Amino acid sequence: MTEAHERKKQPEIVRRALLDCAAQISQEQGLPAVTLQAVADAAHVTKGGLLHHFPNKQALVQAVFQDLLHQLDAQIDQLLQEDPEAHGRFTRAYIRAFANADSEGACNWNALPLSSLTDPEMKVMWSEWYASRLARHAETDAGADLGIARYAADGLWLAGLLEYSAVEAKDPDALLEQLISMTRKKNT
Amino acid sequence: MTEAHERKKQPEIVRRALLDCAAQISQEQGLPAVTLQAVADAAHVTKGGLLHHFPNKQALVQAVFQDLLHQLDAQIDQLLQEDPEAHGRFTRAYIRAFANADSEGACNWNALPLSSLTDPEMKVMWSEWYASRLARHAETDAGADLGIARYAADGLWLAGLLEYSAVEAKDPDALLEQLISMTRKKNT
DNA sequence: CAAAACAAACCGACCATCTGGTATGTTTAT
DNA sequence: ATAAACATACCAGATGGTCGGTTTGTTTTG
Repeated sequence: MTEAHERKKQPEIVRRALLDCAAQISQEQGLPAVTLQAVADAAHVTKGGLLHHFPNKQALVQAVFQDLLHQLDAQIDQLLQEDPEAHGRFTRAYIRAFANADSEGACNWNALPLSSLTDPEMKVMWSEWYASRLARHAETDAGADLGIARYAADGLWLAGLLEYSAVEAKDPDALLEQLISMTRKKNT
Repeated sequence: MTEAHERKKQPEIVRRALLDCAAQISQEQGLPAVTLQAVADAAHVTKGGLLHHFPNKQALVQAVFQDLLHQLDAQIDQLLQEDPEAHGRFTRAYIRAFANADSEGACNWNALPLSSLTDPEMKVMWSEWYASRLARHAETDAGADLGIARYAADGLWLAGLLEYSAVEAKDPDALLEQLISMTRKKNT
């Protein structure tokens, strides 16, 4: 119980553990399950310890969200580097990032944003991220077609959350490829 | 305070009021704000009265969700009738139904499903609805292209919830039309 | 047809639990 | 020694839910 108390003090590690545990709980049991007690328990810290790192619950949740945004940023930047084609580069990275959300490596980006759409501050955080990112890639990803492709990626990710195995989801890879192909240059 | 008590007993009306108020609160303030007290107050009934109609909170929320599903069903059926073209008919109705979610007439379908994705029982309800609907329109709406179009509609609806005014959202009608055009028969 | 009997609709008070948060103490590192 | 990193104890409020009672409507009975 008092592990963190007797352990060598490693505040950054504890902070990370709190962030990760909160994200995991939110992902597995939904945002309402993210209580101070539950997070503290999962991170082997007391509620008081948790509140030492984050002044209140809102700060914790927002930190988790921002953390996920950073992970998403990093993943997208990496995908951008691996993509030789200019046109629609960001959109492809965006699609792939959300398609990989389930699998390993990627940020466990799942349940949080959904439940947190309720929170107006998170809305702002997300829309600002999206807007800034879109502005940065305006030259390569401005078309309406690409916008639709990104919307479809959102919908696909949402479907994954809902676990409704639609008929067309029998072969998710093929669907993903088709989405990617939508981002290639059109022969107008 | 004791309006419902002294009023002529009209259980169906009260039940409807409870459903509507719960939906409205969820839409305007998020699912966490849907407390028994808040819903009861909004419907001018006491908590005891509310719990007479719905044995517990879960029953209430699920009833609201199911009610919204029925509204969605009705709206889609109507859109189906107005559409002369067979191929992709359901997908078009689906797209239009979600695009109209904000405006009048349609079911105020917004905040609930989002927050309720947490709840596994609602996941089931939604995926069953979607699967049954998809099975019913298998002949006209089975293509992968149509699936992508529906995903994009989901993403678009989600974007509307998030209020992130993406660059391409300057002209939502044009975007909607482009989505609709994706559902037309391809000239392979 | 009236009165009694019954059931449904609804209220008001109450309770156990949990929540976020505070205040204060104790240990560890510098 | 001073401050950071925790733990412990505690609280005020809210929440979901129960329970007994009261009012209203419907059915049965004489």
